[in-house]
Amino acid sequence: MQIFRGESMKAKQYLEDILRGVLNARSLPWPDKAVIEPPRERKFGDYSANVAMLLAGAAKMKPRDLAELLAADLRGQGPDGAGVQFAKVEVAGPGFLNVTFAPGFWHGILADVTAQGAAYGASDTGRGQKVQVEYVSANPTGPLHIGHGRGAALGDSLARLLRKTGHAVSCEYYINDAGRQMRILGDSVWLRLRQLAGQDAPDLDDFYRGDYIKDIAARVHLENPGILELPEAQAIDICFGEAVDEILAGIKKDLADFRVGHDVWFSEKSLVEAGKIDETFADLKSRGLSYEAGGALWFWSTNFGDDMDRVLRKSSGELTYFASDIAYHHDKFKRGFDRVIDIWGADHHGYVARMQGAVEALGRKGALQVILVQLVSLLKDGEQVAMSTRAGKFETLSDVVAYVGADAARFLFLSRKSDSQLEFDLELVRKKSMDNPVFYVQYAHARIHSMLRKAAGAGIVPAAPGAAAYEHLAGADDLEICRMLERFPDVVAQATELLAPHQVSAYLSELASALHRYYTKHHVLSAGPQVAGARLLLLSCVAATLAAGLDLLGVSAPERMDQAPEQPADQAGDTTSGAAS
RNA sequence: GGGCUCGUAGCUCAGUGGAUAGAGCGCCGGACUACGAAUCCGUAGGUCGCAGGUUCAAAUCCUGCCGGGCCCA
Repeated sequence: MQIFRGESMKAKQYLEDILRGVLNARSLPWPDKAVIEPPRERKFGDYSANVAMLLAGAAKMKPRDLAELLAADLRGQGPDGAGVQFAKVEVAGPGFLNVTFAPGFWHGILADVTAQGAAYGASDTGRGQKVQVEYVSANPTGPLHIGHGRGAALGDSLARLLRKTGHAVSCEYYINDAGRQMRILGDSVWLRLRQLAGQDAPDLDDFYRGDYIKDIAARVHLENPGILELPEAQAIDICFGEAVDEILAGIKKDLADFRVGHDVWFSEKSLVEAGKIDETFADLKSRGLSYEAGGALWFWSTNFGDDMDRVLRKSSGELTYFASDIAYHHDKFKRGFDRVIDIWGADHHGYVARMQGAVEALGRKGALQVILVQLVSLLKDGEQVAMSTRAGKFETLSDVVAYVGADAARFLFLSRKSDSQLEFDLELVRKKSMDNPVFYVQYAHARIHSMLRKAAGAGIVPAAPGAAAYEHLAGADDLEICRMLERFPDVVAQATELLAPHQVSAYLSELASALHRYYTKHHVLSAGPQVAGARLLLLSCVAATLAAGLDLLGVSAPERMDQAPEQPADQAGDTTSGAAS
C-alpha cells in the first residue's frame, strides 16, 4: 500500500504546501490574509482556500478566473501526480478553491490516533518555553466562591493545553497575606473570640462575618486558653496566623476536590520579608522610572501609557498593592519565565494596563498576558444568590461542586468565553442534568467502551489500521468521522494560541454528536466480523480523541456511566443551603 | 465625567474578514423485538442593539450613538 500522508502531516499544512508551490510557479506571493479551513458546509468539500480572491488584484484577473487557473494547477498535481490525494478541486462562490481529498488521505488519521492514543493532539510548538500561569490567588480571608471556581477551571485547563503543546508550565497561587485585608481578618477573629468569651465587644463595620470566622475563633480559644490575658497585639497575631493557616488549608482542599493543583504557593509576606520590594524599588530608581514627591514614592507610569503616575509607597510609609505586585512580577521574570499569564477577576480590569506598563518598565514588554474572568451570576430557582465574603453570604465552590459535581461545573465554565458573563443556575444544572453537555460527551465515550466490552465478549476486537480495515470505512459517515478526528490537533493548537479552552469543549460536543449519529445509523456488532472490526477501529479512535480532549478540560472520561439519575426530588441532596445566610 | 467590556433565535451561548449566521435548551411532530433512548431524525423560530465608514466580501475591523455590567475619579 502506498503511503499518502506522513504520520504528522496535517491536511491543512499539506494543502498549504502544495498551494504555495502552485502560486510560486506563477510568481504570485502568499497573501498574509490567506486562510485554509474546512468550509462551513460539507458540500463545499474538505478544505477551502481564499487565495484567489486575495490575489485577483495583483494578478489583474477576476477572482473566479484566477481560481479556475489555480484549480487546474492543483488538479495537475492530482492522483496522477506525485501521489497527491485530491479527489476533487472546484471553484465556487466569489472565488473559493474547494478541495476534496481522496478517502485514503483521511484513513491515515486512524493510524495516527491509534499510535498516539492519549497523546493525540500533542505538539512541540511551545519548544519548551517556560510559562507561568497564575490563577485563583484569592485572598485567604474566606472560602473560595463560585467565581474563583471559574478562574480555577480556566487556569488549570490553560496549563493542560500549554503542556500539551510543548510548553514548560508552572502553576502558581499568590497568597496576599500582607496588608490591610489581613489585618481585618486578624481583628475579626479576635473580635469573635472575645464575644464568644462573653466580653462586650461591638461589631465593627468592615469585619468578616461568616460563620467560619466564629469556628476559627472558637478553636483558637480552645487551643490558647490564656489568649485573653495576652497583650492585644500578640493575641491578634495568633488569631491572624491561625486564621490564614486554616483558611488556606480549606482553599487547598476545595481546589483539590475540583481537581486543580498549583505547583507553587507564593506568599506576599515572604516577598516583603526577603527585601524583594526594596530591590525592585532600587531597580526602578536606577532606570529613572520612579521619583519622590510629597513624601511618597511614585512610579512614572505615564511613560507606559497610563493616564497618571501611581504611588508605590505612601507618605505614611505604607506600601501599595501595586508596589508588591510589581515586585512579585519582577521576581517571576527573575525566576526565568519567558511568559507569564495572569488570570484575574474582571473587577481588576482597570489594573491591566498599569501592570503591563510595569512589566514593560522591567524590560519585559509583552511578556505578561492577563485574562479577565467575568463574574459568575449564581442563580437558584431562577433568583440571584448574593455573594459577599464580608457579609458571610456566599455560595462556596465546595458547596457547588458537591451539588452538581466537578465534571459538570468544569465543563460549564469551560464552554463559555472567559470574558462574557456567565449564568450558573444550580437548579437548572441539577434538574437538567440529563441534558447537560458534559454527560452528552461523557456518554459518547462510555458508549464506545460499552460496545468494545460487548464486542470482546463476542470475540471481536478493533482491526489494526491498514488497507484491509479501510476498505470497510469508505462510506460518507466513516469519512466524516475521520475528518473530525483530523481537526483535533488544530483545535488544540488554536485553543492554546487564543487561550480559549471553550473551543475544545465545543469541538468535543461536535465529535460526540457525530458519534451518536453514527451509532444510530450504523450497527456495528451485527455487521459481520470484518466490518465490525473496522468500525471498532474507527470508534476506538473517537474514544481516544474524546478522552484526550476531556483531559484538557480536566473532566473525567468514564468507561461506563452510572445509572441514569431519577428526576431528583425537589429537596433531594440540597447541600447548598447550609452556607448561605 | 473618564476608561474597560459585552449587546447574535423565546432562554443560555458559539462564530480566528468569507459562501444561505450556528448549537444546546424550550415548543411541535416522529424513531428501539439488535451494540446503553443519558440517543437519533424532522418542523418552526434572526433588521447579528442602531447609524455611518473601510473592503471584492463585515456579526467580525474603524467612528458615533443607545443599552447592560464593571473599574476609576
